[in-house]
Amino acid sequence: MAKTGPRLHAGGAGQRELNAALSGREPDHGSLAALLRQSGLKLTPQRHLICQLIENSDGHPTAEELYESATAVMPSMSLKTVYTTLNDLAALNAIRLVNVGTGGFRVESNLEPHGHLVCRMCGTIMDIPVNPAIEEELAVPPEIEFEVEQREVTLRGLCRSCASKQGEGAGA
Amino acid sequence: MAKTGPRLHAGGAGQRELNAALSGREPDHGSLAALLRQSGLKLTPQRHLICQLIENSDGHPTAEELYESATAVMPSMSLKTVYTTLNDLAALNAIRLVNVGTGGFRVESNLEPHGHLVCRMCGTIMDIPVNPAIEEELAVPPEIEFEVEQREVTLRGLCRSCASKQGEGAGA
DNA sequence: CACCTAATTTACAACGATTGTTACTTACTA
DNA sequence: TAGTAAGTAACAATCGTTGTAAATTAGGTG
Repeated sequence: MAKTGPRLHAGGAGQRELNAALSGREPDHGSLAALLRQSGLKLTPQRHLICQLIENSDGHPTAEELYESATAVMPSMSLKTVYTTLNDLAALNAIRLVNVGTGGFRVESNLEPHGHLVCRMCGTIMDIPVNPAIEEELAVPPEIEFEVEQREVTLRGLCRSCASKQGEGAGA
Repeated sequence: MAKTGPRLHAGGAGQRELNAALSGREPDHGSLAALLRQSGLKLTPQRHLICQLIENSDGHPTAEELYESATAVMPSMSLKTVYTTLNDLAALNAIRLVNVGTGGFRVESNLEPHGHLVCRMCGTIMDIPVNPAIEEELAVPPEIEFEVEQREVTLRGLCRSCASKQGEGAGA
């Protein structure tokens, strides 16, 4: 699942490739890139690309997945930069980094309250709606004195394709 | 939090120390140790000790914590054995290994349905009751076709002592 | 537009948590 | 009591992530 090959790129040649890949470079307001800049961080091509990849990703990419997509466009991108940018975005509350126990966190760009379906075979995450009434029910017994900041609902099991794969496997 | 020092014990001298530490060695039925044996696995002194440590632990120990407790009594214990035993127990559904995103999983010996409070500073886990009615509400939209095996409710935030520590820190 | 400076990126090493490997040891059985 | 399959210990390796330090660059300034 994780590529561990050599990461030896000649440094310093990222700008050109990026411009070729990105038509316009103005950070639309409300975008992750715009958020980065507004918060005083420099909007480097690397960060801009990572923000775009997150916004265009359908699901919940891992750092490694983003890194692979990024290097396709900007071969000089380093994995460390991906991590740093993700942590920066998370610190700004622009994304969340969720750890669903599948090894490595995943980027969560949907900040609306919702739950997660996690496939224990392929690690895929899907968002599911959670009845707001439930959220309220999830209260802490008063004697515990715990400051709740975040509520998580996670359902684990098998996604459709993994369930069918497993069915086949058992049959054969 | 994790001890990384040398782990160079002379091997093969575990039996004696164990007998000194454990008064009786009959695995009470229903205990983790009994479960292990019933399932055809050998009940070694190492496994027996780990089972006891789990049963006597108040909370949700990490593998590392169990290892430290174990070596206090049986210095030859290896961390690998702790991991192996935990995985064996989990495979038997005698315990659950929960990953709450604090780095490393924790042992969960309470198999009744319940939720978790996780302190983001110290990593402490506390069990909380979850209204069974809520569990039922946590349904998957029918179009998704997902086989749910497990439901998790996790509330994250600060435990009392970390909240007060943080309050002091901000004030000073 | 050239320059300055602090922020950022990069390569690489290191870390924590966990697992693979292999030779030695031991629990159970005949 | 011996035989054998299973388990253990030591150690290296893996995965995901972060620390370090040197080189590069974004964005403001004259």
